[in-house]
Amino acid sequence: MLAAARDLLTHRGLQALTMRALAERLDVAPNTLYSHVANKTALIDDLLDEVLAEVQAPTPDIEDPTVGLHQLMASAYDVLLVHPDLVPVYLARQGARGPHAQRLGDITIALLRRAGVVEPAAAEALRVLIIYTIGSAAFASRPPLATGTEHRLNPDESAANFANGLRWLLAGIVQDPTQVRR
Amino acid sequence: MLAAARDLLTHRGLQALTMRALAERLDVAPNTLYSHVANKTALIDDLLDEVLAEVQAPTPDIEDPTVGLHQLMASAYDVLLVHPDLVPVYLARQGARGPHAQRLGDITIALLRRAGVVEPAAAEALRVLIIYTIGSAAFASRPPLATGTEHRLNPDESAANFANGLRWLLAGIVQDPTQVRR
DNA sequence: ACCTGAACACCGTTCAAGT
DNA sequence: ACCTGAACACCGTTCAAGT
Repeated sequence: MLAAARDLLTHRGLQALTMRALAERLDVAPNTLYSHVANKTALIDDLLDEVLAEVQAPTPDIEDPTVGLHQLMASAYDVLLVHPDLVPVYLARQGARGPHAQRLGDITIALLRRAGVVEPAAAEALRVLIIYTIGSAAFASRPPLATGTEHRLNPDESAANFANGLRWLLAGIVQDPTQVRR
Repeated sequence: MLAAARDLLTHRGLQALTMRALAERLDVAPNTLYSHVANKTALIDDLLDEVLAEVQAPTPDIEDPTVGLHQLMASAYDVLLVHPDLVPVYLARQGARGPHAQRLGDITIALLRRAGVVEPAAAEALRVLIIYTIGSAAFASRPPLATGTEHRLNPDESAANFANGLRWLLAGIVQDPTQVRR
């Protein structure tokens, strides 16, 4: 069912991901879905976390933890853009909450600690990094409706802009003078 | 009509802002609205820009431009949270595009220049700041559906987290060694 | 446990027509 | 220019019932 939902999303977009269309794809009556999932929101939440399974985590003992943080966020950015339609939904739902999201959070905290960022700053930095990464992906995905002559960035420009901001952000986090250094 | 839409949004939320409800509030048939606006998306876009009118810009000759940037983004954050439901829509629409959004962008670029950030980095920094500010507001607004035992931040914690990240980001932007300094 | 027909209470939008 | 009745083509979800 989740696979079918993902398939529908990939090939026909978020607006085509309706309970009725999903039921049709599974050769089942629309209301049958409610025997397997509480409602559409719960289905979407499952989908959000599942997508994050593909994020590549750096090896935990990477030499430079700041580089590791950059790689991790960059991989998350790439994975988010595999389903561009879903990105604004991450924002609306304020991230994912499943096991995959949990795992990425743990890795990030560990890397931050190695970079000299200790609690409570690490939790704050994690939240900031998540917000920035999902937000960047939202701005990189194509808009729901093109209106007028927008000067939009192409995917490469968006990715470069994301990397630049990430560099700024990580520099600010790691170099914060109020921070205890290792 | 825009005022009625805003009223509906404030008192009954985004999901209650339907063309039919708006028509009823204006004592008019639903299809009458289409004599005044192309479709619902166009109406929402007008609404997004109108909200930004209330963002407080610092005086252009503020002593420390970094402080001015912080104040400007903090005011935008506050204004965005006046209509929490609308914030994910800003992300989905990738910001606003009207005259008010334009004005805030111009002011930001001017402050960045005074802080020693010149083109093309200024345009990149502007985009990063917009993404971070709207993203933070999206994470601060209450979720569409509460699921399970979330450990959410309260509004004050969210605002503090936003300010912290903004500080990190501005520090990274202004102190970037690849940047030409004034 | 899993599935169904039928219905409820909605949506955004279009069309032809009226003033 | 502004408004309307009526309809079209959909939604998510619930209910009672069937296997």
